[in-house]
Amino acid sequence: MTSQRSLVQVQYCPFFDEIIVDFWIHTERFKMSSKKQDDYMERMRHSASHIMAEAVQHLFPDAKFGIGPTIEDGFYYDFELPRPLTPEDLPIIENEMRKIISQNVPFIADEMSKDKARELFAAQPYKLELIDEIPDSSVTIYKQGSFIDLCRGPHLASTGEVKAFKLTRIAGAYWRGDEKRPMLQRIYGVAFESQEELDNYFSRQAEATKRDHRKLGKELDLFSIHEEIGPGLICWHPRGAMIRQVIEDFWKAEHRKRGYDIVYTPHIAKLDLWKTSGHWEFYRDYLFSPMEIEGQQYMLKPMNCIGHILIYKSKLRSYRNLPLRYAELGTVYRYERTGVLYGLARVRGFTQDDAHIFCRPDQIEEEVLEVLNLIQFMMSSFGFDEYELLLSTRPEKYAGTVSMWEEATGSLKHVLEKLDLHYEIDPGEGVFYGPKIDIKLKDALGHVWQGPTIQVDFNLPQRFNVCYIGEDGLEHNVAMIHRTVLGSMERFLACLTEHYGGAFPVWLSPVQALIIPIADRHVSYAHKIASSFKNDGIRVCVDDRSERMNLKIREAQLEKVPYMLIVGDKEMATSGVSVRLRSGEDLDIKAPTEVKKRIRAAIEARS
RNA sequence: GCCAGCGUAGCUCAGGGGUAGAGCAGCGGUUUCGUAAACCGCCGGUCGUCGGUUCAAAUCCGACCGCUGGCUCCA
Repeated sequence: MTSQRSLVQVQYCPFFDEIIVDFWIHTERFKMSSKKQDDYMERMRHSASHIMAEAVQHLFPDAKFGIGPTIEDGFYYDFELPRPLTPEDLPIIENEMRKIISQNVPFIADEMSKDKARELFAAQPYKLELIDEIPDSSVTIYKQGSFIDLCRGPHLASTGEVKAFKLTRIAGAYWRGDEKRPMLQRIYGVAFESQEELDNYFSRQAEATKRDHRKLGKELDLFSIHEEIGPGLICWHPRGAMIRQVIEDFWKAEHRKRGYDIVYTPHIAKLDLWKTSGHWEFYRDYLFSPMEIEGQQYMLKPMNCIGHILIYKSKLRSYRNLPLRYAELGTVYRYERTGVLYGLARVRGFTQDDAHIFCRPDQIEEEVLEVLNLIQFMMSSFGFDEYELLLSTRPEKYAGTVSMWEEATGSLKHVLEKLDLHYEIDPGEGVFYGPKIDIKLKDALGHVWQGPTIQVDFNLPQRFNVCYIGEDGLEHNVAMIHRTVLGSMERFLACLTEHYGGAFPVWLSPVQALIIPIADRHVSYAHKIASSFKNDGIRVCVDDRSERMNLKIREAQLEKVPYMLIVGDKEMATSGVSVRLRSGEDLDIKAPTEVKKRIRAAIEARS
């Protein structure tokens, strides 16, 4: 998985525009930020950030200033302060900002030599560091009132033009994003052109919060995480497990159709294997500690590839056998630092929808093409219309030869172009063992998660001597492709839950239809209807509690059950059911066969 | 792992140096009802864990565990 550091730099660091431009001029990403250059909102948010910095300076005269760029919807500024900030500080800083805004002082730009700037910022170590890194001989500064900042601008004409803003949160942030450097205190704020837009922002946030899979997971009874079991370890409840089963069944059927062989491999293996594979050497920080069994060291598997390789190597393979595609819903365990765990999206134990394709080098391109087709099919089946494709190229440390990398990267690129897919290049972000194509999915709160991935591997075939006998009768190293089309079941369910806001399409809904008898005398009729629906393969339940219909409907709505089938005297008299959809729509009395047909059609259309 | 905040009943949350409260859920009744919450009663918590300060700690302090928001990381 790649970091987002590069993207962050482009969007977030106004002080380094020149450097960034040189470096990123050929990438798509630069366009994203350049579009914003003259944007009014950009200037306003950046100005708000300077006003916040001035307010902080008023309150903490000894403050040291880091950087204060704009971000989506707002801005932040990093400070070194004599004491930690608490949430109570935010309104105080906001008030100070309002004072500065009401004074309506102008932003004044100036240009000066770097030496002069060094004098000016003599007490500001972070600014001095920034000055040193600016390639030009002079720098620009911006001044409002008593506050002077090293800054390229542009800004608004004066502080009074900043209209609607709010400081949202405080956070620690390493200087220059480097773990080894001091942690500064970051204040985040949002700013808009009007109070109305600011209000809209907060109501959008509130809507997004409702889609949070961690919240919906509890409300819809999908999964739980227990302190007693351990952080990042998931218990799938019956409803979550139902969704997972449907996805897995669909996944397996689709893989069998496309020439994959489904396999199973053990969850633990001897440590020596992981030494041979290089995991022990390269990823020890992400592995659970080994365990000793009968004097032998064993380890929980962090990846599924080793098992698949050993299956491949269990007999001699001819070039005629290739490609071989081994697929497994393989559960892996990786030690993730506590601070990074996040609901189902970042966990310590997860099930990858993994497969390894063993092929001849000349088959890579076609195999990648087929995988991309499969990914597209899967994404569209689950309603993901928009996702980001990234092609990651050779990093500094790499296995294999430059020519192998170039050839494989070329193949990946060629396939992407052949399929006319829009993608971006992530330079140097490939895994050490080969180039890859990643697909990123966005969650409701705007986090970007790696989902599907296709990775070419030059490392393992060599380390494990994975070969086939070629036409020439000689052994050749096989080409190996790692790939997932969903990512992991856990992360995929997280994204899926947020994507649908918990209202899963009928084919995925744990309960597809809930039968609601109005009074106790309708219960046996309800069960009769239920069993006929069950016989037709529809997941149906009867709410046969002695409760009022209104309560049952309310609860079914909250559970987002797609079909509510109400049965009372009228329905019994006509042998029908009244259909209510979760949209609130009332379809009136229908014949059960008609309703079954309708639900079956929705299931088969995967809608 | 780092910075900040938080941790009170199954859930959502109030309270706060003198030994705990609401709504929902659960349980027991009553109600048998027509498209998003019927009514009455009962049960329920060593206030995350461990240690310290104090006559007295759920409340103050410390450590640890976990969660939240960021940072870093993410094969």
